[in-house]
Amino acid sequence: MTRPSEVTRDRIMKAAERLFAERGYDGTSIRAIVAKARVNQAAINYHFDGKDGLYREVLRGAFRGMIAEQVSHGEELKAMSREEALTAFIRRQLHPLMARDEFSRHMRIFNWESVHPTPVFRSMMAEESAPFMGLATDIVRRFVPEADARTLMVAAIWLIGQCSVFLRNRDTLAEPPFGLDLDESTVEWLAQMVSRWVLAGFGRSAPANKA
Amino acid sequence: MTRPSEVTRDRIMKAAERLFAERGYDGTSIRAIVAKARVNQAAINYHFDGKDGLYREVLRGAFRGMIAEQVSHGEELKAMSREEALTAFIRRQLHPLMARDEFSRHMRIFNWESVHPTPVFRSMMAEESAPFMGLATDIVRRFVPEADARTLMVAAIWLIGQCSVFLRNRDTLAEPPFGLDLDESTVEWLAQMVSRWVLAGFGRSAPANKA
DNA sequence: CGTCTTTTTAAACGGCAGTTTGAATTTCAA
DNA sequence: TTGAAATTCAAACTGCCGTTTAAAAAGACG
Repeated sequence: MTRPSEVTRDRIMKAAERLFAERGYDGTSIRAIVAKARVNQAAINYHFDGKDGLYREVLRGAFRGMIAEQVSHGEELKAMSREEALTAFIRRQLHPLMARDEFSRHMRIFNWESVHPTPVFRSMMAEESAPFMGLATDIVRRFVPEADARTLMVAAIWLIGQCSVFLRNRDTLAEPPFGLDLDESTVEWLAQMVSRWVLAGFGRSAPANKA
Repeated sequence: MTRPSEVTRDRIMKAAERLFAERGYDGTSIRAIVAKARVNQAAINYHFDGKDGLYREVLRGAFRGMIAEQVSHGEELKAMSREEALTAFIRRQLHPLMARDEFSRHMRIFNWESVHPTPVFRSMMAEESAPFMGLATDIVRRFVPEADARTLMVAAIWLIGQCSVFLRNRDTLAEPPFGLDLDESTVEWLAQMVSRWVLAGFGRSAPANKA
């Protein structure tokens, strides 16, 4: 079913996703996109009604792709013990540290958005983030079942954020003075490390006892 | 000695810091800066040798300001118990959630940098981040004194990152479906929450011995 | 005061941004 | 095959970008 127009559209989307992820919206020109996609410049306006429309489509793709990716593994998590599920969740979150695949590009686009959210992103967050948040909440709930709704939500956000400092500063951490080699074994070690801290954090602090 | 040139320079710096923090480097035009600072457009090139030079100065100010801010409280932390020190550290980190002061602007500039680091930032990170990292490392070391250097560093980074998900997504979290009211009491509650999780995480998982 | 330096100013510059145009080409149903 | 619709294309358009210029203004100082 690959009509020629679909081919052009797809090439633009792929090139745009890479460039938007790498340099952000303002840092990406449509001339750079069409050069990478090897299509005519006017094609963006024809197919997407301008740079804004193209970005909207890319963002939607990233948003839904990421949620689908996570939710598709949601069932696996439910079959695990809570400790295994949490470790698996964190390992998946840390995955972009070593790979430069679609998932890590989507993460980068969200990083740009979190610094300066666009209206499109805000509305998607409001309307479509529930499945992903639900996933994180489900994990958290297995550790702190008695928590109220707000605590549960904050705990889920906190869990999601456990890896963000590493993801976001990947480039910085790879250089001096940190010099973290982000190969497979290091990332796995890191995942184990973070999982252990989070596990311990949830494991005993929940009952709000006195230290 | 407020020579007139110093006044102009200062007005440009202040306006630029605000705009760079809000919209990033690419999203800020020098025309917007000079309008906000109410100076002539050529003044930026005269005083800072161009937009790049101005940004470099702003970034240096943010970098050193933030480190000085943190280090100035470093002595207080040493006088506290490790639990108090950690809570105080986290509370300070979360402070930008409610205030839009200089400190929170500096954080925002770093957020832009962490998405797409500039060479200037990289070199500052390599050459001047030691005092701040040392601060975080000192706190961590009190919980995991036997940890090796790499573990200690990762733990310090992890500690620093504990609040980043909340800081970075402040705008998003304030809206539905999250709807976090970021007033003083909520932020204090959040600080207590995060501190408790981190404390528990470090408190018992650290010895990493035969579980 | 007169002269030299520092600072400010308005205007213009070249360049790249996103978009539009209208014709050429391709697609596809009739 | 034909003709209308969809798609591609090169080129031009408007506007904002960062920077430069050269002259005016303000200070510094003997």
